[in-house]
Amino acid sequence: MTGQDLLLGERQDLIRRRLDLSGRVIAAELAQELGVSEDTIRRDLREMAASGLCRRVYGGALRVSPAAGPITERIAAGGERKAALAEAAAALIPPGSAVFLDAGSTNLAIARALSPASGLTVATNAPAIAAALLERGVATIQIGGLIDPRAGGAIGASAMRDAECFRPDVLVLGVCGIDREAGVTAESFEEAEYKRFLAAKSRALLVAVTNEKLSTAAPYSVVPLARVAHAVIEADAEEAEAAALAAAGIETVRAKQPSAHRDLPR
Amino acid sequence: MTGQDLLLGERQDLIRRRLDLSGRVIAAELAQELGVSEDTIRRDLREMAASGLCRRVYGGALRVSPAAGPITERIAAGGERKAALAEAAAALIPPGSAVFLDAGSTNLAIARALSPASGLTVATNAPAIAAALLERGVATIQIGGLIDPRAGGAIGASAMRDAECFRPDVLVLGVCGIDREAGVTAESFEEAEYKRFLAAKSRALLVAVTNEKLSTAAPYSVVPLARVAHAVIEADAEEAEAAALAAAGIETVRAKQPSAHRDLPR
DNA sequence: CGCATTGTCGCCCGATCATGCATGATCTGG
DNA sequence: CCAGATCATGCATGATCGGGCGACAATGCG
Repeated sequence: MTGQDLLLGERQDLIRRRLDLSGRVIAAELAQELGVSEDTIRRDLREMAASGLCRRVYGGALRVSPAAGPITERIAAGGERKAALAEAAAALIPPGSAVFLDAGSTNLAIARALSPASGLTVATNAPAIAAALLERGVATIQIGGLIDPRAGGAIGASAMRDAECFRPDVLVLGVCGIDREAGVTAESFEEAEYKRFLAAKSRALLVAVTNEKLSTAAPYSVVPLARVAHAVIEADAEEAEAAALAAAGIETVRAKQPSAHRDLPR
Repeated sequence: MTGQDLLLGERQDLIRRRLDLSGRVIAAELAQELGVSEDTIRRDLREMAASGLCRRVYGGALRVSPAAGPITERIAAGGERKAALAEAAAALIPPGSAVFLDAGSTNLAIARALSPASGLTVATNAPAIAAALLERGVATIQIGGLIDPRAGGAIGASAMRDAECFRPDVLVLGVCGIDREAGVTAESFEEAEYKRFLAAKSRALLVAVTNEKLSTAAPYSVVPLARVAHAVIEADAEEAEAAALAAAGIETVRAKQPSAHRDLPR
């Protein structure tokens, strides 16, 4: 039906997009839809699986990251380190300001570190963050829209419309990677677009970055480094990385060593 | 019945998520819910146990580390009673429908009882519910706006604007009280207005009501009883109350006894 | 211009896999 | 110790898989 010819690469791109979108593809369906034989699809899938772009299963393929939003997992991982990072980041936010907390597990930690006494108004597109803020008694504005399970928040057109009338003093950007050349980067096109949109409306940008995200670039650029005002990095981040950030004009702060006492209030 | 076909790997992912969430799964339940034979589930469980992903027991399987688990959180959040109520309510929602889950602790329990296999699209104005849905892998639309801390969700003008274009098949209304005369009632004016707005756009209304809300009226009326299609009440709700609901033309369903829920051996 | 090479793709076939059912063993609660 | 539920195993069946083969087009080379 839809059977126009696709260049070889296009087909795989399309499969990949389809995978990102729904988390699963079925070989037979793809074959019919793209007007090629099932064998060809299987070859594509095999190849993609070999390069780690998908997980092959009987009948089709799944997204690499376990079906559920990876968000859930990321929350569990690296609790203490992120808590330390979050505390340092929270301290950088001036009391009384209007803040946008982007989706992301690190930002969730920041939400948990915010104090209701600081008189903040916080907007977020991530339900987990909104729930945490609410629990802590922080004034919360929720950004609506269809939720992207990978990002763990709303990032579509309607989310932008919702966020339009909010001009935060501080935007706490969730980052997938930060790199001298590429700047702040994101995993998906839509996500990057959304972040860019937010950044354009914000007075100052703050990022909290775990070690593994330093000097790594995800596929899509959001903003150049120069646009970032503050960065929080881990206590044991490499000095060279810190210097690179500072050289770009970013005020860089190290978190405290997490090994210490302190548990976050439950 | 409930679900569409799942790719082989997806089923195991789903079981794993279910395990993480509640700490235990029951073979027979999974089989019915996922629309496969019990043998298949047992094979999955056996396989997962072999790779150390779960612990096999008679009747089902348990999480490997019985120590930590949101099971405690679940009990704290609503107790067994609400879980039973929620299960009955979830069973009333036709697979594939578009649902609006209003804010409220009972509705949060319902969110936790929804199966991702049922192909639902769920909108909600409560961040806690959105987060729970996301965790369970259900397609989620978040309604934005300023969050009212008492209601636990967005209920202002912008929330209405956000919800405007969504016309749910089923609206699961959070109720503060339900009474023959006053109908469904809410605690605050704004909340009532928001619920009324939602009700006007929905095909069918469903409410899940704990005992203490039966025959009590909060200050503000939302909709008359006649507008409610289904009501779920607790197993031990008074018969007179049930009769009153039924007399108003509401299809009334009793939840199962929470204690009657079979326990797995340790 | 002709010819060889390369790569994509469709088709076919034996192998493999997932699943449901039947059977007999095993477990559990009373 | 019994009745009923649950389990492991083997088998049948249908779908899917992977590799091999040949067709066909694009490209490179003489």
